[in-house]
Amino acid sequence: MLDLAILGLLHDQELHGYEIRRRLRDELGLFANISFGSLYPALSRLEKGGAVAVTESSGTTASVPMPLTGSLSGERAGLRARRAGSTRGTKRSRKVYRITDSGRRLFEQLLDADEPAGTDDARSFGLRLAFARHLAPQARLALLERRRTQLTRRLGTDRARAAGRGLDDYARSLVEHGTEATEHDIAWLDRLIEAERNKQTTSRSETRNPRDGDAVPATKGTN
Amino acid sequence: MLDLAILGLLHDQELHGYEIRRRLRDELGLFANISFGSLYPALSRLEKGGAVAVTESSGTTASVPMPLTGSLSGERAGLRARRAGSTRGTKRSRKVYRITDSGRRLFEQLLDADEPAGTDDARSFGLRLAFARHLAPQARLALLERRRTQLTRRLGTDRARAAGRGLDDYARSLVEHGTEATEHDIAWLDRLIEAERNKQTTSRSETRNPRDGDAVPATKGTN
DNA sequence: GCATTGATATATCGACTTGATATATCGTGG
DNA sequence: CCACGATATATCAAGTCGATATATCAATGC
Repeated sequence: MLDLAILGLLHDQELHGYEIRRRLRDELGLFANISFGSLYPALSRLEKGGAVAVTESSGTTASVPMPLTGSLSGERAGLRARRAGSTRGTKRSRKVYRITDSGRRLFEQLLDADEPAGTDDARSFGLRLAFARHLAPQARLALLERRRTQLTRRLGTDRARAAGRGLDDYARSLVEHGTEATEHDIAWLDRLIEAERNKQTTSRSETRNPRDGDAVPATKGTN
Repeated sequence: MLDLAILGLLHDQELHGYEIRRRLRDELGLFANISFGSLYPALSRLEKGGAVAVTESSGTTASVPMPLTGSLSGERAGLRARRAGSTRGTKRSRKVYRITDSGRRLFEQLLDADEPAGTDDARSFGLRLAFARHLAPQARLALLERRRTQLTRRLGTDRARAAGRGLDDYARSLVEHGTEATEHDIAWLDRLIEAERNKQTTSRSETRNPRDGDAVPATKGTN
């Protein structure tokens, strides 16, 4: 799941690990406090799998004594614009990651796949919605409707739970509040679905198929 | 965190592992699909630490009525289960766990402790609220207010995120919906806090520490 | 000057959770 | 009878988390 988030961020621009973490925290909001113990292994995994590649890193893994020349103009704004300067270590050795073509394919595949069903619902859905602009319109709609089904099912179990005896005031209040939150979520989803349907019918006359990827019944593993 | 949930369930009655899982899923709602790979090691851990003890394996003929026989998972189905009630076979060897005095102390300690701050907010708080009846009144109030502070802080970062540019419609809708959900949570908490204060002042006229300043916000003003 | 703190940046470790799977017992239905 | 599903405990590989180690550099402070 973290892989999807990383690939999504790298989809737009290349970044180094620390910056990826910052964006996950400050911009996406999901993965509020993603650990380095998750992030760096995930990057290694993706690199080994060919989904991302290291663009530049001043000073490799070996402890090469960095010359560390003065370079007094240590500006931070310029370090993205300039990129060819190999021997000028600003900061510390950074590994800047770039997504590959293979990585883009993996991204779309992960984004379009069914949720693993067991994992944390809200996070998984929120992450996919955050990158929904990369989905084909009908896949976007399918994502929203899948989520709606999920929430509706949960509403049933929530209400069964609320009806159950043996809950004191605190537990009951908790369950009831959870039920309300789910209802609120469903109403929100209905608005999104409505907007999405309108967008599709107005923007295009009929049944356009923007990507020819085609939806096979998905009996593939999706692990 | 799972330890707290287990101890909380065992606080009221002794249970075996499978049944603990069922209650976590069906009654508490939190830990929707807790894995056996988490549960059984957690029980072993607690047993090794002396917080719980095994009462009986391959249970029989104890004063305790058999917790299951009924096969609750299906429907009510009492009409069908009544038939099998005569010769009661003991399923498979079960390890029935009982909480110890040391475990009760650990439970209260875990319940009263500050949230680990990094862990999943909502779950940790929800779990504590579900067992809030075991807390002293002022500790209960402290729990609620701690949670309120947490959510208020999050509301700030959520709004900063919403104000940030660079979000497309989907991401913005996600962030805004999250903000609304947080506001909803805070309003709910305010009701709980209010009710808790009333309960304490009516039941006891002294010993109350008036936290000046923050009155009830009463900001119902729809955006 | 120059030492301490704090931000940036990558990496690893132990403990824990998860999803899958293995094993075993029992009741039900074809 | 035997397959299947529910009950029940247990283990494993993979992934995540929180803590910590290491390193560079900009400010702050005395």
